[in-house]
Amino acid sequence: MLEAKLAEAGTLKKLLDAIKELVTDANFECNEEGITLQAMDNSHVALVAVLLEATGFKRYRCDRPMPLGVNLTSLTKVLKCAKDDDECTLKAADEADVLNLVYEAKNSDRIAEYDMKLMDIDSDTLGIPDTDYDARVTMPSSEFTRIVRDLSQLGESVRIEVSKEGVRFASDGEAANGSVLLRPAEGGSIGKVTQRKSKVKTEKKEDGDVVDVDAEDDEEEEGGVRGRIKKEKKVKKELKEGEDVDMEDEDEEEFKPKSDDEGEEEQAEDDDEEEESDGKKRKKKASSSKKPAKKAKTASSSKRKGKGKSNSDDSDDEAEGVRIQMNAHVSLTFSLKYLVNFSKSASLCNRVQLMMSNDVPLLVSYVFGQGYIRYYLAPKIGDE
Amino acid sequence: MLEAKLAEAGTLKKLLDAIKELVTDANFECNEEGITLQAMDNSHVALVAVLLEATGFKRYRCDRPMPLGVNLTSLTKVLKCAKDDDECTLKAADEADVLNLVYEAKNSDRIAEYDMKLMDIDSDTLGIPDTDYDARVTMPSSEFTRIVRDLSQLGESVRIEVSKEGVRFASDGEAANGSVLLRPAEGGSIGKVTQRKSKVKTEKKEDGDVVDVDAEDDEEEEGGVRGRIKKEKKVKKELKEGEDVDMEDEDEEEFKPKSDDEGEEEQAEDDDEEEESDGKKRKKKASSSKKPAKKAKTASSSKRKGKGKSNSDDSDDEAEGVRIQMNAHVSLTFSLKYLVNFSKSASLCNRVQLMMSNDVPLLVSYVFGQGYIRYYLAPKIGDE
DNA sequence: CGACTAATAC
DNA sequence: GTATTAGTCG
Repeated sequence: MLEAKLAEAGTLKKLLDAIKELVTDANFECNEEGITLQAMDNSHVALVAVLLEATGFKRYRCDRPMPLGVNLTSLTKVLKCAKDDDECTLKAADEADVLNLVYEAKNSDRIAEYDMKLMDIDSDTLGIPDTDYDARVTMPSSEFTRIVRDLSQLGESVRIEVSKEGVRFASDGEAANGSVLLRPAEGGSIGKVTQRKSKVKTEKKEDGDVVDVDAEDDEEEEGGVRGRIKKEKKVKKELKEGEDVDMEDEDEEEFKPKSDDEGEEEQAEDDDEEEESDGKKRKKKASSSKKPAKKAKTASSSKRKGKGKSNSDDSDDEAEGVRIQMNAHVSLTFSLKYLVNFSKSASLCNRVQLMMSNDVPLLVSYVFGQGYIRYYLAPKIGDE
Repeated sequence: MLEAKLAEAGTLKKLLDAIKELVTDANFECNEEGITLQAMDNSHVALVAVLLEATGFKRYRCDRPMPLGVNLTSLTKVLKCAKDDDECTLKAADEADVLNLVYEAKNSDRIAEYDMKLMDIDSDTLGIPDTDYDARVTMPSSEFTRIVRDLSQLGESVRIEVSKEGVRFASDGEAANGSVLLRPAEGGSIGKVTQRKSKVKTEKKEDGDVVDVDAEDDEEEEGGVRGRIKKEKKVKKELKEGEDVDMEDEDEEEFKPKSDDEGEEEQAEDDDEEEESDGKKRKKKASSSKKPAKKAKTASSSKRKGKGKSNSDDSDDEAEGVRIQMNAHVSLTFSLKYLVNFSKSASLCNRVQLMMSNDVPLLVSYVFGQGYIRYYLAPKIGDE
């Protein structure tokens, strides 16, 4: 039985706006740790992974893991019936074929209740590998939106290049070519990417699906990070331990327990890793599960900050500025169509992070108060 | 010859926005009392009735009754050429085939003038019966808009149910079912509907057109109300006297003189009747025709208030809160498509009133400074 | 049958 | 100005 009360329906609404065009149906995997969703886009080119942490809910209860097969179009419709600041309670009986949503206006007598039909969806839960990327670019999400939108008018794809110069987005089109160069903020120093273990193992994949790099070494550094983000997700932790490569085998449920968490750290590390490697508190795990004071839009940064760990965490908070970290020059080409789609998550977080390594799927991630949304997109090879 | 000067072109613009999707052509019936419009929607399911009182104009003159056949799309275009706060003068010669519109910017030298072609329209002026309803729900028009819009996403029709619990709007759809419950504001007390004469005679009709209930007893209570609203419409009053049941016979011109006025009272009674039956001032008629100080959005309530009559008039003014009055449990099903259309009048008034009796067309009415706009919609029978 | 474009509503 | 929807075109 699931009963999850979200303080603001707006969060869910934005999430759905962000993915509904990419995916039509998906399983919301609910378990005691929260709700996750993972799905390939309709054309099977991109992958979306969403996490809503149990701790991010006003009330959360999920007796046992249950997948809720949801048609996102339907859910979008139902969510449109909620005001952004309505409290939203999701309820589902154990073997239910409907999801019950109750919206309670914060200050009124209005109560709206919806029952949405659920469906059985074959969960193609892919293992999402934990990758150490050669480049990380963190920038205002609005900037990212702008760039991909602009360039999408010119051409089909964009070449993203990270070098000492900065990050360049370039697109060639019939009528015009365009290129946007972003230099790192403050001085323009480009640091190294904080690696889990600095072990970057990029294995190229042919089908252009999910990432297949690996590097699954939950050592000190990430252990700590993971702990912070994972909060009371020790169970998950357990599972993660010892996992090494999981992406090759798709259709596993390792997503939630393993890859997901792994991914989580990356997210978390966002700020923490920013200036990288400060051993302190690294092992702090469940203890750090206190809820962040701030929420919603700025929640992601607030949260990270709250942990008060690394050096330049603040820089991530400021919506302005581009942060670039790179270990090696990276140049990849992606379909703009997808990036434009990804960029719709900008409403969830004012910062976006791009993680790249040559020949490896790009990871675009947005972190918000209750969790994150990540997109993976395989690069174009040659001149497809 | 018609010459009517409206203080704000915006009023007309909003009116047209409200009905142009429902009706494409209609006669603006002009007479000394003002301008009325009545039309069935294009699919002949709903009826719109608009009144612009002569007294609501800054200047009004209409020597003799004349119908102005207007293509609403054209008029909309012409009105778009006016700023909302322009003074707008409508002029038409007696047998003219054009309507002349002059826009004068309030504080400038700008004068725009347009001549719009008129057309001959068969006036299907239906008699609109005067009905005593079993339930009256008054709520913020924005709330109504929201609900019907929300539910229209789920299904085709909505069941509106008024009970001691409150008013419930429920819709069943393929993907989801939805239900919105509104409880009455302040305390949640649900009073009785103030009847003209407390004589509720609901005759069922088969064709599902206009209302066919009757109860046309202009006695003390309503006489007073009518007087207030009707203002110097004594002539009309005359006509009304003796009218009893008029809905059965459609295609009469009784609309303006009779039913319309009758309906008007209902509107007016809104606030007045609120707490219901207070004999004081009831007979006050033409004397109360002073213009309200406030205008536009809150005009309706302002106006009513201006009359300063009944007890809880104020409650109607507050945009917040739902007021429910019922004599009997009511449960009706309507096409959401139409209700959504009706709800576009929200820009004219921040309160809307729903009048219902089982098996009788719903009356949705918006009252604004210069008059009102009412919609009638027959309920769905069975599960059409 | 799908995609694209145009119109319209938000 | 954006997003949706309806209609048209391929």
